Amino acid sequence: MDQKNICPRFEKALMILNHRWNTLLIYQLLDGPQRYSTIKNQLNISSRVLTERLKELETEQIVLRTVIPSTPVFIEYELTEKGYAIAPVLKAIEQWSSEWVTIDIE
Amino acid sequence: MDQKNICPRFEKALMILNHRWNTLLIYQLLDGPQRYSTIKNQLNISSRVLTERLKELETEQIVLRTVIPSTPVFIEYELTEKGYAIAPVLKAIEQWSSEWVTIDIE
DNA sequence: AAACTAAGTTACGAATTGTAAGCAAAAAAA
DNA sequence: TTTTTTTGCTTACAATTCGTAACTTAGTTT
Repeated sequence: MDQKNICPRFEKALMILNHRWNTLLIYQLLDGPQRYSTIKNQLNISSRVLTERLKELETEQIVLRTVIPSTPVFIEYELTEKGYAIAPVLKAIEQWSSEWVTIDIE
Repeated sequence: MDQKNICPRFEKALMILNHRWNTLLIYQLLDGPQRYSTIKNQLNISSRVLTERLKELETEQIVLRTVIPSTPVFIEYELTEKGYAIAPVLKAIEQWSSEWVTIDIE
């Protein structure tokens, strides 16, 4: 009858990281600061969703959006310290996938 | 112009792990074998989705479903070796969340 | 016999995604 | 100097996925 007693921080972490595209986005940004169009071209994501996710990660303080006032002006997205701190999670997934995940090609 | 060159195994791992409920389900099963109703009561998941996800994790060989022929018969779900190997990922998320994730209570 | 539990399934409305097109500002090409 | 392209988005809408609730079948306790 009793519900979960899972740590709310952990739950929130899962909410963020499991939201579609988010981990892949963070993974992509581990390579360093990138512009919107670069990210969009690298991943196979639509602009609608990309914008949405970047905003979400921005409000979660995982990603920082900066307007670079050069000519021409451009927008740069980069991980914050909090964002870079997710790297071990990605490493663990990489490790697991290389050891256990098989891709079924015919 | 060029697309991603991300390792397909890693991508598949993300597909599985980022699918809603999956990591929480695996986390729950780290406590050991459990029956359907136990899982359902612990997490706040609907039976429709729970069944769906358990089937998915079963086909991915992360979860094993066993019919225990007792009286009454009951069904047990448990992690496979591949499933238990995901533990470090969960640990990394726990670590990150405890260090960086804040919950905003008013 | 009546009510309950386990392990699902089904139907359906609500929320989330993907697709495609559009847009303003600036820059590069013709 | 017009035309086209690029950037960083937004909007409209269709397709997919999710959650809710009710139902099922078989065994079970009252």
